[in-house]
Amino acid sequence: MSKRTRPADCCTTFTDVAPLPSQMRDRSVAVLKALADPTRLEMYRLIAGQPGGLCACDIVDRFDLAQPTIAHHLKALREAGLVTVSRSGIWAYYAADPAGTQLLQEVLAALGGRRRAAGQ
Amino acid sequence: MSKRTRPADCCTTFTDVAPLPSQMRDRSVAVLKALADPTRLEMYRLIAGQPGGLCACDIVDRFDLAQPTIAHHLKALREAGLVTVSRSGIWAYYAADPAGTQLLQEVLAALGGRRRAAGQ
DNA sequence: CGAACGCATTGATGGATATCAATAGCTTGT
DNA sequence: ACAAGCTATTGATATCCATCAATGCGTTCG
Repeated sequence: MSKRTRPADCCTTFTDVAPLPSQMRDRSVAVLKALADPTRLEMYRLIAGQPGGLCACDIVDRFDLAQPTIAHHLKALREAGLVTVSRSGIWAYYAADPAGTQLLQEVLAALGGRRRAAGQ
Repeated sequence: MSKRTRPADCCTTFTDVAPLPSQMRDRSVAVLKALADPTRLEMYRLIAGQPGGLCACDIVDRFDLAQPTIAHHLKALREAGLVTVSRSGIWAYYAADPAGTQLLQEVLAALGGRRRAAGQ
């Protein structure tokens, strides 16, 4: 708590912002953290850009990283709920998870959506 | 490059996804990373929820963290271009940076824009 | 001026994470 | 069955980061 008396125009219109429910907050942070890495960001864009899925080997080809590193990042995207994997024999197909994509839209929309006339 | 012959239905509709320009990619990662922390996410929500700005002391009151930690997070949000600070005497007023919220929208578009009928 | 105060920076520390080499678990072709 | 190949896991390492205590820098009040 401040001890000095504030200037007259300090925080005249304070708006209370309720914190996110902890579950929603944690899920949002998880999704954001999953994408807050250049490799995973491009990975997700590549996967989400495919009408169908694509197999992990194509992802490995696409990045200049060792295969275990790719697998590590794919796991991170999976655990964030952004992509799903379906295995067929030795091949692993990755695809964007609609639920994760929707959560992402909601998170970012909720942040940028505060479009009140900020005038002044 | 894979050595095995793939199953017939593997990646039949591969869509080429151009990587983001490095500048756009780095800026996106910076913004996502800034928000990929529970404290900073709530901080940004609080700041962006104010019609005008609010002073740093109110932010310190709001979180159960030491003052230097708050200052550290505010600096991160600043450097990501998400918030601006304007000082008046000893008081620091933080407000959402419109350019940052616009960048958020662009990131969102770059991620979700590939909205082709995913229906198989 | 000098003390008190708001905010930022520095230094230190424990925990997370990105990366690769080595390896393991399955599956397929021979 | 056996070898080869695709993917995931483990272990090790270097780096990054969140946090706090201590301190510094302006500013304001008395």
